Amino acid sequence: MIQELKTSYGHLFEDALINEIIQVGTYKEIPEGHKMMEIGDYVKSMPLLISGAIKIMREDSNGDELLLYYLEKGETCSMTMACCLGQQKSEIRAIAETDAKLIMVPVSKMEEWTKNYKSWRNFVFESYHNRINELLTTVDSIAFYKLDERLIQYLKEKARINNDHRIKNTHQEIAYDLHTSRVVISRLLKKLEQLGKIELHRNFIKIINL
Amino acid sequence: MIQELKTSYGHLFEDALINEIIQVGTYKEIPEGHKMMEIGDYVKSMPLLISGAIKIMREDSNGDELLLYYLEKGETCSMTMACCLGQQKSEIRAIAETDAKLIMVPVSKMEEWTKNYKSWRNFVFESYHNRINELLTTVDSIAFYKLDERLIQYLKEKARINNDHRIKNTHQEIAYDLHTSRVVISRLLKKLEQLGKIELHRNFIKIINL
DNA sequence: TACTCACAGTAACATAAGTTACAGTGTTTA
DNA sequence: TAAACACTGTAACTTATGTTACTGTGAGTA
Repeated sequence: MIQELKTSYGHLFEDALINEIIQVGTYKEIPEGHKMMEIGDYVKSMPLLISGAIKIMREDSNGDELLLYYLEKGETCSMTMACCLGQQKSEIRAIAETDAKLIMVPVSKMEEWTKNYKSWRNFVFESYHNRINELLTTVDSIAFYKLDERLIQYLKEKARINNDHRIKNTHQEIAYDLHTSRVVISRLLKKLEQLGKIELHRNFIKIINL
Repeated sequence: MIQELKTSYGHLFEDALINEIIQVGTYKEIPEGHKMMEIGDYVKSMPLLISGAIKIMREDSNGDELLLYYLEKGETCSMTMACCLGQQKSEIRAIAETDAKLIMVPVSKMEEWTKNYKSWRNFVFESYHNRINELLTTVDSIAFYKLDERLIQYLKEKARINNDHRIKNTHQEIAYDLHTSRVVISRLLKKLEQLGKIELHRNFIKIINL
């Protein structure tokens, strides 16, 4: 854990802070697909992601879903932070997109570190900033782009996150993430295949040239 | 200025911090419609809103616009904060929705205050948290609701912000905010009128029962 | 007054996306 | 092996939204 923490966060945090994290943090390994947080949960610790990716989803009152963004190595969940501090319920759902390793830090330390460590303050602010920018990108995507373009963005991002040009998902799963229906996704995917950009197979999609 | 600062922020900030703000802050009055920040601007001071409302807009590369949310009394612009700290360009546009009064605080103080004042830390975190929640609401709105419902939400919010049941905007202006076309807005407004929810007039809309 | 202009109403049509229904084909399970 | 199931393809239709074009009307202005 110590080595991995230093690899992912050593360039961000002072040594003293790294040591504190080692003292109070808990190392965790999460399997792909595991639901790490549900809407309405109260949260008492904050994740520092060491490897893998976490998928952050929004859901409305009818159960309709939408993918917001992914968290990656060296990042944390600002919303968790906000929830911790404000004692509020989570507004989002978090699911491990890949196997993931992370360190959980108890909320109780946050106030103290924010006061004492400049590098922690920077990290927290940068984290908020990044999350806001991700949300703006999500807004752009749904407000300004049509579904075919969003689908292309989605496939590219998914390939990047999983480091694999095969997208191992069904059309139905993609439809959930983009908040549309399976038939619509099949239709658009077929168009992309006809354009030579992808190859369709059962349970996976091979990216050729997006 | 001192009295207004205390009225709006006295319950949030320690006296010592209030005094510091008075030392370094600049009082400003902004007329309705004034563009306070443009996409791409660099920002060197942070606004603390004392009265009025600020409209925050997003714009994509084609010049298409979308209203994100409003800032009100007691709030600040987290994105400005993030920009200040990270020396980054603004991702959004800010326009005074009503006449507004605010205090501008130079960025240079922020790091110091975050270190020294617990109330400032809380304010900053709460501010980020609120902004993220506003953005989630915006995402919900465009992802999960149809235009007629979004229009109703928009009219209600506008009436609340301006404290006026007459919405003094043209259909074209509303269309810009919701990122659609004038014809579509006219059509939907006419339907709402036929349902007895609003009254349409030249250059304003009277809300009856939304 | 006559002209111009901004604003709103509306029809007619185009397109993107959602919906329903059903067929075909691999995969898993009884 | 036969049945059940999951996944994909596709047609046909509906609906929401976008687009174009034209009209009428009130407000301001030459």
